[in-house]
Amino acid sequence: MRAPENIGLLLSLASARGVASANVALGPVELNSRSYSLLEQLAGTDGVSQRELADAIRLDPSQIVAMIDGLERRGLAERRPNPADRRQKSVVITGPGRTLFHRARALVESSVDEVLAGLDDLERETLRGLLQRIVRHDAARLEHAS
Amino acid sequence: MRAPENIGLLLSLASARGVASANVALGPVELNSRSYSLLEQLAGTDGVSQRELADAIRLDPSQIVAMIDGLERRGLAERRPNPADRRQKSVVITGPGRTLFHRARALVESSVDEVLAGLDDLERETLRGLLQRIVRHDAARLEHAS
DNA sequence: TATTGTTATACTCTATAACTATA
DNA sequence: TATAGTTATAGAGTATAACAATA
Repeated sequence: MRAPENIGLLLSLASARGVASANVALGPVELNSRSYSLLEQLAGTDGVSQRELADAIRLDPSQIVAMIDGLERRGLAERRPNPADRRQKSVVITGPGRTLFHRARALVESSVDEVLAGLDDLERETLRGLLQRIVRHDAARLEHAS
Repeated sequence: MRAPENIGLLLSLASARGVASANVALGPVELNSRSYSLLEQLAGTDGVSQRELADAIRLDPSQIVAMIDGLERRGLAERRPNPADRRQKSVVITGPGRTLFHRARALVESSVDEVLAGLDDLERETLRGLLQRIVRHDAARLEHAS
């Protein structure tokens, strides 16, 4: 059977392939594509609220709780009180967390390389740009809705 | 927060957005993005085995069973014996199934239109082409593995 | 009154193994 | 011995609602 025309199905299939490949690649560091994305967010800031993390990777705040619990149990991240707003907790990546993240990033990069094996660098950038615009457009829509 | 660079995460987010939007749009015809894709496959052939359907939309054969059960219960598709190989069943779309499919397709098309609102026609074709190459490349990989 | 983090719960998805009938 | 369809089941992922502390 040929590749489908249905762009929604194509997105699902490509995404599922990416997630599955990343999950396999991340086995050695005991992360999956989701906890990797979370760690990546943490590595990019010095202290974020769980609400911000939830928005960034589009996950329910209640699911973030369990994921941070997992990272904290492994010493990869920490919850710190936020004096400016005592409702919030500032989640920060630890030294070991950062070390693991760098290892994980290399694993993910080679998994992405497998998934996108048929595309050259320019095409990868084009794909990234188009997807970013879809995601940004969606973020704006949600913003507008609230 | 900016749109992520991580192309795997971008694929997940865009795909999730597409699925969610399609599921809402398909509410009136009581389908979801998956059963729609299945019906679309059926509409494109006159009789397919469940195994072929499973390969086409990359779902486990055991999950296809339940989905065909659902379509059959609603009179949208039928299982017919395949005299050439009595292990197989030939799944065919019915008249009412085809009618519903056309209605569903219009709903999905406008949902895709919302998700891709930021992209012009040429960009949509580019995106489709890139995704097809990822999916095709993956299919070839699986073929080779077996 | 609204928001952050939390807990609990139920529901959908997904993966896996085992079984039958056919090949 | 292998394949198509089926059933059952367990696990992961997801969505939702309610609650305490704080704004």
